[in-house]
Amino acid sequence: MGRGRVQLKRIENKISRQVTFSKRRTGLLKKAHEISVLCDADVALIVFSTKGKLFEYSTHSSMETILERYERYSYAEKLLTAPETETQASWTLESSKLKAKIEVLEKNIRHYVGEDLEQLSLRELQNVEQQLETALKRIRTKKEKALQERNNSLSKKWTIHRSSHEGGGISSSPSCLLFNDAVVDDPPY
Amino acid sequence: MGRGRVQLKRIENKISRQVTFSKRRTGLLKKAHEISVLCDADVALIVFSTKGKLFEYSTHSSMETILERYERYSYAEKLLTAPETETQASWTLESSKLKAKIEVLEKNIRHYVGEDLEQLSLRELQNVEQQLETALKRIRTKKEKALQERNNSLSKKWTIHRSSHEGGGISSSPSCLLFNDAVVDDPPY
DNA sequence: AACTATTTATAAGA
DNA sequence: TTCTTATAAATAGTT
Repeated sequence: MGRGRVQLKRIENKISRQVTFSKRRTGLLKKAHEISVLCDADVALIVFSTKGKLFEYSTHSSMETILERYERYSYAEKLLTAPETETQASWTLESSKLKAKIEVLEKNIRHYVGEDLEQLSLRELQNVEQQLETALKRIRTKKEKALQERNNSLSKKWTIHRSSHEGGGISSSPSCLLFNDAVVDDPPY
Repeated sequence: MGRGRVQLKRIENKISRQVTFSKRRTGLLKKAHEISVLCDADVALIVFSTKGKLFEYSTHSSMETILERYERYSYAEKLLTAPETETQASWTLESSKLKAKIEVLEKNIRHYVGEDLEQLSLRELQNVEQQLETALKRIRTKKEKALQERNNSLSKKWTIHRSSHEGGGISSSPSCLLFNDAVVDDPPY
């Protein structure tokens, strides 16, 4: 797009190479911005000149965000195409792996507390439901046992206390102190 | 560069947005390649479509190389003053933090599915119980809605089918096809 | 996926 | 670098 056609090869003249670089760089950054706005895409563009000067463009979601996303994405792809690459686990790779895992775990937790349900299919909903039912049963069993234990120890205490005051009389069951539920002050979760 | 001028704002029509994305993406990648060859520049271009699909271009010196170079460049000040060991230490630290987070998340998940309950106090048990009850309610609401939608579409289908066979008679409600639970083939969880 | 009227980018020159 | 301008290239709207 100019007064002459251009061969796709390195421009040997240093001056015109610089001039062309300056012009095309501007155009490239502009187009990167345009596609990101027009098409709602996430774009990251990094350009190093021959001399090593950096020029960059990135969508509003910041360069770091996009690069992390890229790492995550390409890690997933590598796993699919070449499981062996795991041996060259660089720190970047390991970091991406850990972050990806965290993402999955957090998503699961959201499902277990009944959030983000829109993305689940009917079948998945049913499975989560079943899992929660099982969990609830176990929790309740455990809770009852814990309550029993607490009541027992309270009962013992009460008995000892009465005994020391009344000198060894027959101790009646302290049913007035028994309860099967408790007030919660502050949640640990 | 087309039959009409274009406003620099998100294209609302989904179809034309996709078409424009496809066209401009091609152009952008081409220009990225051209500047890298013509001007001997190092270029890395990352594009995520709205749907999250990745497109990328990088000079022969590979994406990872350029991204590393970028990281080095943009954190040049830190890296110049920080000895290598310190860098490694910070990575180790970050890794530890991520791993610690994963541990916590995994523990939480075990609790939500009713495992490892021994370590929980009575109060914690009660909190988990309450959370699970809430989650279960939400899940069931969502599930009922999903079932309703499915039954509605089935009912519609059935009605149309019957009509075409019986020549426009009054179609009764196909209650025999309605159900409020479904068989699960294979669990995604 | 092709076509084509236009707009846009840019090579060369100043 | 910046501007100008002729021309190549990209692409918006259409088929």
